[in-house]
Amino acid sequence: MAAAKEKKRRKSPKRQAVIEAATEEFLSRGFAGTSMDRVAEAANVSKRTVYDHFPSKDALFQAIVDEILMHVDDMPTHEYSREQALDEQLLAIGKSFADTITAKKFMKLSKVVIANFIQSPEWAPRTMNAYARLRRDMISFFKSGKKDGRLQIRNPEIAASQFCGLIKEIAFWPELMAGQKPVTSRERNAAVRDAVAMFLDHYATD
Amino acid sequence: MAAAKEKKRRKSPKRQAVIEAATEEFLSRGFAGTSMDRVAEAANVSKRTVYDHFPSKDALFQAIVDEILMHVDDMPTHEYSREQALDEQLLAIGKSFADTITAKKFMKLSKVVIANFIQSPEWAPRTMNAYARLRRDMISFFKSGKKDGRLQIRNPEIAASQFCGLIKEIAFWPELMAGQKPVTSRERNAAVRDAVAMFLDHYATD
DNA sequence: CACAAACTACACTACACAGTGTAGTTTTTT
DNA sequence: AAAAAACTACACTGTGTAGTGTAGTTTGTG
Repeated sequence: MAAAKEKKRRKSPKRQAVIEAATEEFLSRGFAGTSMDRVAEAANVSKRTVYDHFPSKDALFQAIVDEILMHVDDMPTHEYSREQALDEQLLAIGKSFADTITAKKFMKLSKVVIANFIQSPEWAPRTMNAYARLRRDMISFFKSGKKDGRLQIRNPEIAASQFCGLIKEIAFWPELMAGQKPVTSRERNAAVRDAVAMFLDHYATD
Repeated sequence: MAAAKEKKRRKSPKRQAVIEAATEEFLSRGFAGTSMDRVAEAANVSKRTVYDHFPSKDALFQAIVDEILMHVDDMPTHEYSREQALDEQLLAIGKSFADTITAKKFMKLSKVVIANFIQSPEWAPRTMNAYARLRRDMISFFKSGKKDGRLQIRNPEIAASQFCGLIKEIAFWPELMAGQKPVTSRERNAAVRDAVAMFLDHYATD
């Protein structure tokens, strides 16, 4: 629960090794399925060293989740443009969104994180936060489009949910659930195009 | 994995107690978080009795998952009608779908099952099967509407995904993830109405 | 070099849990 | 009443795992 104070160690070449090994383990075996002994072994490090850097399994897990969620910020931002065609803009947004959520790491992370929400709701907030970041751009885009009179949207947040839902149901959940079929980029792009078409049919003023 | 032969016991009043207790435990604590000792205790039954009825924890879990998934079949069926308005029909379908997936038991089950997909993909198939059942009606409805010329749908399966996605993103996932806010029936119905409106805007020939 | 931080090896505690074995008791069926 | 089935109490095995304690070794730095 606590995080207390970060133990700043002058230098610690093994720290990175631990993080990498733990990431691999957590993402492929889940939280419960990962043992600290195995992490240590995979990192070529003594178990004690693992605990010198991370006070507990929970802390290690958190550190890794946080690290991966940072990458969510790498998603390109999209500002609303008065000039460019709506469908082009929305297509770009949708593609960025789809690419981000279907990235291998994000996908695996989602599995682990989702699985652990159930038992440990303490972890939900900060993670949900990162997930919310994925929609921020979208929502403000819809707001702008609404103000600009090109979109007839009552509730931008709901609109964002709808847009995301259209994409995720096809490009995200099937892969996350079944685990097997990695949705091809062709299918993914088609899903985005369909979503844009449907969305604008409904919300665009024309 | 195995299921071997069902041990048919003449009468076993305690069997039901075990199932009920185990359901409660599994659905609130997850698979890993549930211990057979606690199940026995909660059922007011000796641990041995639990094992007399179910050879393993896995088997017990499976039995319970199967039992709950049976209820999916309780969802009312909707046949396409040439006469009735499309939006009315689709609204009914959407409502049934939304009600089914947001039912307390189904929701809790989904959490547990989804969490366990990750570590144990063996369990995926039969469960995915039940989930697929939820869309069957929808897909055949779209096919009928297409044949009847009232719906301009290229791919009924994708259309079903879209329709489901529109609803789930608002009425299902937020509750499943955050765990906190139980989506109100008002919000749920609104989500269905919005989905129908958007869907028909795009696919209805008019 | 000398000092401290980083690290190792390894033994060890403590616990939780799946599953079994058994001897004996209650309940149901015939 | 007698046999069979259902059930209990409880001890017990085995295993996996989080986390600690310690004594000693390596490595970077002033």
